[in-house]
Amino acid sequence: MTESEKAAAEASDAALEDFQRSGRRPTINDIARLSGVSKKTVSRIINLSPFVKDETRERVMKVIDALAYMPDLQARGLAFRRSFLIGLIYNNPSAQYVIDMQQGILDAVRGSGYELVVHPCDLSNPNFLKDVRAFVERQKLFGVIMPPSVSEDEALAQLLAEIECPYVRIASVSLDRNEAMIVTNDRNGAAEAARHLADLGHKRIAFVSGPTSFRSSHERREGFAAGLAEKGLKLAADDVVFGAYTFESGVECGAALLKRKPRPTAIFCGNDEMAAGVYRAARDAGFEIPRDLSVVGYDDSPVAAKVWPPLTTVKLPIREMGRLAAEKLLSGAVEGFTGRVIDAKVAPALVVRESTAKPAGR
Amino acid sequence: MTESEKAAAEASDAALEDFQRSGRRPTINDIARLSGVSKKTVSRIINLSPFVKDETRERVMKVIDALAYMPDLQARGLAFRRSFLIGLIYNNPSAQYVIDMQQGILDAVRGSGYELVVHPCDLSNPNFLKDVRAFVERQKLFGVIMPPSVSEDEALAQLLAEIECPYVRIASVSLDRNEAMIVTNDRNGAAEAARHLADLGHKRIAFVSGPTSFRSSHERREGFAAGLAEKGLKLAADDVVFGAYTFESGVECGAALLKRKPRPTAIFCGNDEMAAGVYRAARDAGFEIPRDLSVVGYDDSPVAAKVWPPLTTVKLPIREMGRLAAEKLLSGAVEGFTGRVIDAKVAPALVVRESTAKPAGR
DNA sequence: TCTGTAGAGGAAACCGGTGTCATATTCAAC
DNA sequence: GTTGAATATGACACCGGTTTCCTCTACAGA
Repeated sequence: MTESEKAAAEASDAALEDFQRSGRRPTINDIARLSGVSKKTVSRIINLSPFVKDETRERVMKVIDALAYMPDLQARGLAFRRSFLIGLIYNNPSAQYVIDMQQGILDAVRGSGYELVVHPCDLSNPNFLKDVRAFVERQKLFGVIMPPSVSEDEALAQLLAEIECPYVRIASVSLDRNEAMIVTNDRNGAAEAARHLADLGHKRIAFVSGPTSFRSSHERREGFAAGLAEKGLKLAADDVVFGAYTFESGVECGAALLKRKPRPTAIFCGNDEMAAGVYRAARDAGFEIPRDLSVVGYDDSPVAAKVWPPLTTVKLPIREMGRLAAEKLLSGAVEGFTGRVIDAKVAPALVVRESTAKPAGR
Repeated sequence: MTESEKAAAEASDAALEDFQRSGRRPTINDIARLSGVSKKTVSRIINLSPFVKDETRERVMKVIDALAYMPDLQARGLAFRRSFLIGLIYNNPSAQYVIDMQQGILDAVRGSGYELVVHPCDLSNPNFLKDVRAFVERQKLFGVIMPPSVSEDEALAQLLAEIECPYVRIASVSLDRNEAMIVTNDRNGAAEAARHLADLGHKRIAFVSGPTSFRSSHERREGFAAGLAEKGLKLAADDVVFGAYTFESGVECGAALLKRKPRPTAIFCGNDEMAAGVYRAARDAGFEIPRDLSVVGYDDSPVAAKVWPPLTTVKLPIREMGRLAAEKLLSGAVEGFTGRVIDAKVAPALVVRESTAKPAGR
């Protein structure tokens, strides 16, 4: 190092300390000035351009670290014409589902500088599409993630494609369009529940379906019927009643089913909320679970372990699905709409607890 | 209207239609050009400056409406040195609590152009403060809302004040500093529960407290003790056990209390989760609710209505609190840290269901 | 008629980054 | 010692708004 270089280095160190004392948040210009390069070079370093000499990069990085420099996201976003925000558009009535999904997305996003903006919505609102469009366009979202049942809204998917907003849909069935999607095999989950009940010896088994507007309702029903068929049983149309994925609707459906003669000895519910409702109906009608009635739920939501007896249910890896969806989005693979993702990790699994037993009289 | 004015109007109409056909998203420059003013005037209109002639405003607004112009939030944010995002920093283990709070905040924010960014966190993580700081500074958050128990972290509050990020704390007790806060009177809620049990005739009453790290635990305990005192009863230190606001801890605490001789005839729990746990413990020990044991919870979470028998509990207007917090933030009153908000609307209320009855033998 | 003043509006710089394109440096090959 | 490509860097315009400062107009009062 020559004398003049040494002097320059000392001078810049002094300038750096001066700046630190000022307490101001550094901008790219400060970094450039203090490390003796142009701001374009700093920009290159931030954006991991390979066209920067290692020596230069080190010198600049030292200043960046010393000042804990963080690029301004708004300025960056303005230039890039997009933000660093991921939107979660949801209408799922289960709090636990949404929280798990949020958590999963944040697992994937942690440390990347991206953040999660939540947007509950109501598909039946006539302004729904306009509302979502305004949300996405105003915030120039990097991408959106949609769990069921918004994920099943084709008009929304089309809108997002039109305004070129990358999206990942989370669904229980692979939809038609060739796009990014996280799929759980609800058919298999429901079939497993069916086999479990059939193996216990149940013959008269009913199904409390979710609303027909959810694809998952059809998937679970068909999977359940297929599972029963394997065991030589049949799910008659008559044995299916429709609820709304809510506790109250579960009470009603359960009460209706238990009044029938002969009554079913086992009930499979489209989700745990409705299963809890069936518990209530059974108790009101004087039946004891599982002695008089076996019940199986779906989701493995926290309520499943809290009711008595603990509910046998099908566990859905919701957090994992959220994580995968966000990873897919961040990987950028979505931008080209390059095909769907059907990851083996997101397979549902039966969790046997104490709400199922052999039917009485066996 | 003179001939030349008419001609000019026609020309501008034509230009406007041309633009509409282009399909581009309009910028402030487009609006200015098409309405024949400078972009500064458009900016004045966006920001509701009074120094614009009504006639000019109307002319510009017509163009804005025709083109469905939305100002770019990043550009605006860049100039304003802040974003239009509200952060929700939470660590509450109850999914329903968080979802309700989100919903309440979004109720208040709807239509304002602001959005909600969620940020779960872990107070026990040593990087917690650094993490939150990066979150707030990177996104230049407009403000943050903190429900318990993050709201009770003084170090965090101090950090936010230091980096001049407006915040609203939601807490069960009015804290020391003179700042924006939404307070529920947990003391009153717990006292009401106490009076309810005392009026039924219970004498030996136990309290399952939440962790001591939550202020609400102390508030609820003290309020409960005060309510009992009104009725001439005393809450002995011995009658208080400590859980973790979780179902499992409720099971343990319940089991421990029910083994005592004489055992309590009623148990008040710091939240519904733990009450559900006490249900489980009671069942395991062969006691029937409410015949052998009365139970009261706190929060009125969805699980309260789903367990059997439906749980008597204290309802907390969580969504309402979220709404108030966001309104407070948006009103800007927070910026000057102008005193706390103790709104009468957020008073807890006892919801009597079927888990409480007169003690046996009366 | 000549101010003085307040309302209305515009020009240019700025917020903090990026893109484009031109230029400077390095190093292998002739 | 050139030459030429590949690498490395910088100047400057630009993203879409806001702020500062200045001009212009209209109108009340002298």
